[in-house]
Amino acid sequence: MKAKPTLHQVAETAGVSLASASRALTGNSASPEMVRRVRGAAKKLGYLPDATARSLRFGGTRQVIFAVDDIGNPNYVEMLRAIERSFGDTGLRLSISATGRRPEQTVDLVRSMNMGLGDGLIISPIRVTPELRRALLDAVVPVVVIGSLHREIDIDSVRVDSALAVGMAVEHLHALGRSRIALINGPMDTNPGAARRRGFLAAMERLGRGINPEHLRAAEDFTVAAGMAAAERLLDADPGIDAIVAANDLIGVGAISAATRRGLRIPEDLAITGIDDTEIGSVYNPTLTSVSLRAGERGELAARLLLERFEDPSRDHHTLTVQPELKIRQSTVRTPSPSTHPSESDPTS
Amino acid sequence: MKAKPTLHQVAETAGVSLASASRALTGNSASPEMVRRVRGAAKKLGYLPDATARSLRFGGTRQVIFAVDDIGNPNYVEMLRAIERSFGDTGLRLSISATGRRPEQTVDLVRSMNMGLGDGLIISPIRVTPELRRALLDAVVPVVVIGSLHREIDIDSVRVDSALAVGMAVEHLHALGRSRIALINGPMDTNPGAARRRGFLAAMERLGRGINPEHLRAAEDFTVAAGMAAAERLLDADPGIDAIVAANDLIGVGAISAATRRGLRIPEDLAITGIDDTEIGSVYNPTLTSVSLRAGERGELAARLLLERFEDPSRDHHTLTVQPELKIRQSTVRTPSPSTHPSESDPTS
DNA sequence: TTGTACGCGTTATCAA
DNA sequence: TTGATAACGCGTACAA
Repeated sequence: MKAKPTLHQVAETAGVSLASASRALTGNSASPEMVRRVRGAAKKLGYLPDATARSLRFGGTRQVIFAVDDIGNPNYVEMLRAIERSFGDTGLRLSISATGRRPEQTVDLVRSMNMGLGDGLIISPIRVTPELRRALLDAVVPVVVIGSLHREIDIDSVRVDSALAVGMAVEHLHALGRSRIALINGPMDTNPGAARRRGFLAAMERLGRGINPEHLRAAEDFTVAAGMAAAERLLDADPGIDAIVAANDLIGVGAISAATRRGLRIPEDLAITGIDDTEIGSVYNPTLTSVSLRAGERGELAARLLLERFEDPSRDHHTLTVQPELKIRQSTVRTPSPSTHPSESDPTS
Repeated sequence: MKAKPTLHQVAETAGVSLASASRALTGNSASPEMVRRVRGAAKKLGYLPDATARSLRFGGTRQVIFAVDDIGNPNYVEMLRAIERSFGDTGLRLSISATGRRPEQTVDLVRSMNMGLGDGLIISPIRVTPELRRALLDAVVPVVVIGSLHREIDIDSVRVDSALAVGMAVEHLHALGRSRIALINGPMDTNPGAARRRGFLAAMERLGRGINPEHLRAAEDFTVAAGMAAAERLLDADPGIDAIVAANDLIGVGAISAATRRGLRIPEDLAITGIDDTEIGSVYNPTLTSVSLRAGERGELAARLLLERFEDPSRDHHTLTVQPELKIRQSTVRTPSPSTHPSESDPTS
């Protein structure tokens, strides 16, 4: 662990002034001889400009934060990759910040953006509190939200109609002749949880079906383990159901696992759908029918919105929307079409 | 998007000097009246101290970077969670940096630590080039490596004997009477890839077995998709194998998926082991026998090493080692489950 | 107790 | 082209 050389030392070593050294390195205007000497000294000392000082002077860290509740969710990983790809050669660094399940942590992060942690923020929050909304509005850097804020707010955002996505799953199961359809939702105090519930109820009503309250379950988390536990409870309460709509692929995989353990055949005895169209769902045994929410595309659009706002900070705020897409696989249909891979979402330019 | 208030504006609003405002907020020495006025102005303006300026003055960002090649790998997610947990109430912020598959990107990141991006670095590189070693040695902030650097270097690190882990898998399969054991490795130019190969060859020799070169495969990545593709090639080359050691759980899951699709029964026709003991492996159908590399524990130890070095920057460098552990599941041993038999799934022909 | 002045490392402005 | 100097925002030793 060496000591950190400063520009001052470089200038001293090269025997030139501070200003000349700076210019020689930034390539503004310096004689070839000057550049040679300064660069030599810099290389010799292993000099690198201090990002902190540069930011202070220049205002800006060339860094964007991607804030996500659960980094273990493959959905966010897909967004992350798309964002990085979109940044490409802009020189922007993407730094991921895992905010965890406590909403205050997310608020803290947004607030701390005001301390100059990054030049921009892409955030995909699942729990939106009034405090978070306030913090997002009070942010001093451009913010793009992936998801819904419940209220219309002057913030760039990318959305997907996940209520519609649930509806597509329900209608798919209905078309297959399933008569006792249950929902294993995520936590109800989350944005996605609320939307999925709405979508489920709306679809069931549209199809003229009653709702058995016992068929409305909420897993404690959008995870495999929570999905498994919720499926156990559901199957205990009513072993007679013949279809499950899971709030995401992880819960869906958990549900398949629990059901299989009970000796149920999928999809003959029980059909199961997920949401998010993740890789793990597409290779699970059986493969999981799912509704793609186009995470990659949403990430790409969010990145683009942010870049555009960097260009023109005063332009109007935009809300972009992507469409869900049903992917039929073995967990609902015995012999599905051979397209078993999740979409490499990259449709836009 | 509001403007960013500075301490200067706070002082102006409160009608006091810059220094008084600073003191009133840091709580050093100020009259109650002063504190009241300044805090009021600060709250009114939504003032937050600028992290950049503070870092420049005080030296230190209170931020640690966790650099990881593939954020999609659940293994790293487990480390990440453990590190965050270990930081607990230290006030340290953890920021994840996905370096991707290109080694230069990793080197760039390490170098940019020298620009003051963070106060410390925890890195788990799978490709270790001489340049990376150099960069790590030249780092101006404390570094902890999770993994091996091939050569002994004065750097804090946490290791696990993954060659031993592969050996445990091989011996497990040997004890089960499997006679044609193949290895689906990750890329050979990675550290883990090389170690797993060593471990496999050593174990096979120890058991007095010859190596069929066709049974030594390398997936293009440590991913499900790559594992699936490699398994296809392997089964094409020799349909007669009765056991596969996969270099990690993701490859293992891909192998099960490919084998199942061919109508092979797991584990009757083909036993498969993974490495990493991930959640997805533990709930896959069938559940995947795996060797835990204790990612969580490694993350925790890495965090502790870093914290200790913060305390005492001049102390000796330590290398901590954790022990692998075999977890036997359905992909090698059909569970003698009494009443809850998984369906005798006749794979679709 | 309060205010003034300086320094952290860098880049930009202004004279020379 | 080059060098001296101001400024970015903050904290603190020093003087009042």
